[in-house]
Amino acid sequence: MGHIRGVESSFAIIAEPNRRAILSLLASSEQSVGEIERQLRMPQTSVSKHLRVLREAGFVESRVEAQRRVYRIRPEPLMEIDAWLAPFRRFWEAHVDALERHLDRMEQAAGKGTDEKP
Amino acid sequence: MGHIRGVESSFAIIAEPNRRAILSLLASSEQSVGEIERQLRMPQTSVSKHLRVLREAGFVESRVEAQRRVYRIRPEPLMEIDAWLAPFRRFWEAHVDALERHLDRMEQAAGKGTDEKP
DNA sequence: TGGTCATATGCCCGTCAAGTCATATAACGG
DNA sequence: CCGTTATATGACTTGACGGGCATATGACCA
Repeated sequence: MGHIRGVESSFAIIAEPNRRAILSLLASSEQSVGEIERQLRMPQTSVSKHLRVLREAGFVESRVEAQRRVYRIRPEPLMEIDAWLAPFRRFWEAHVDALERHLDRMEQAAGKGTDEKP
Repeated sequence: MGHIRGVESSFAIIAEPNRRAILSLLASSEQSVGEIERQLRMPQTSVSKHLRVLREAGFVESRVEAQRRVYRIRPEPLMEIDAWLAPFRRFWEAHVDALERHLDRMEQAAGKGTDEKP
């Protein structure tokens, strides 16, 4: 069915690993396109395209500094995601160390499915 | 480039709106497939497939109750996402009401792009 | 002004995931 | 046993998105 043009949910935006990498970079400090390009070792056109998506979704904004464009985080969409998570927090928020155990198991867990067998 | 089969990140999993809807349903209480089907008004095969994806990604687990399968939340993947958000929290966590203002603006903001014009 | 640096854009193509429909599996009630 | 209910699976189609490449735009400098 037809849908609103380009208005992807914030969740779809951060589904892309390279975009998450860019956001994580910008989390520490603002960066120009070239700096991102070098630190993440990805082609410039790719960086620019992802930045465009991020910008149109409100995750980042840019400041023009001479020939460079310096990008920085805008918090709103991330806040939305944070807000969506709220109803689920009651599921952990007691036993805190469960995450660590989980992350440990993920290390080599490229393996099989999860539940009971059909 | 070749990638590990089916090991989508937790972010990719919740990028799907129907899957988020299912998770939100399960956040309040566990539900059978049929109950999800009816409440979300989506075809059963679709529900089952999404549940499979969610199960293999560790978001849910199922309990067999007669002919029904009752699904419930597993917190770990959501905790991962919550953890990923941590470095960004410093961007809001002071002015709390910014989210509300943002969400308000989104109401009719099916509109244009964001930043400066080329 | 011409050249180079920095960034953005347009096009094409392969991939992959979601929807649909049909069907399989399996447990229940009679 | 049979039919019905509940859920899962498979095949197929379609559309969207990301990568790559070429190229456009625009600011700096000599």
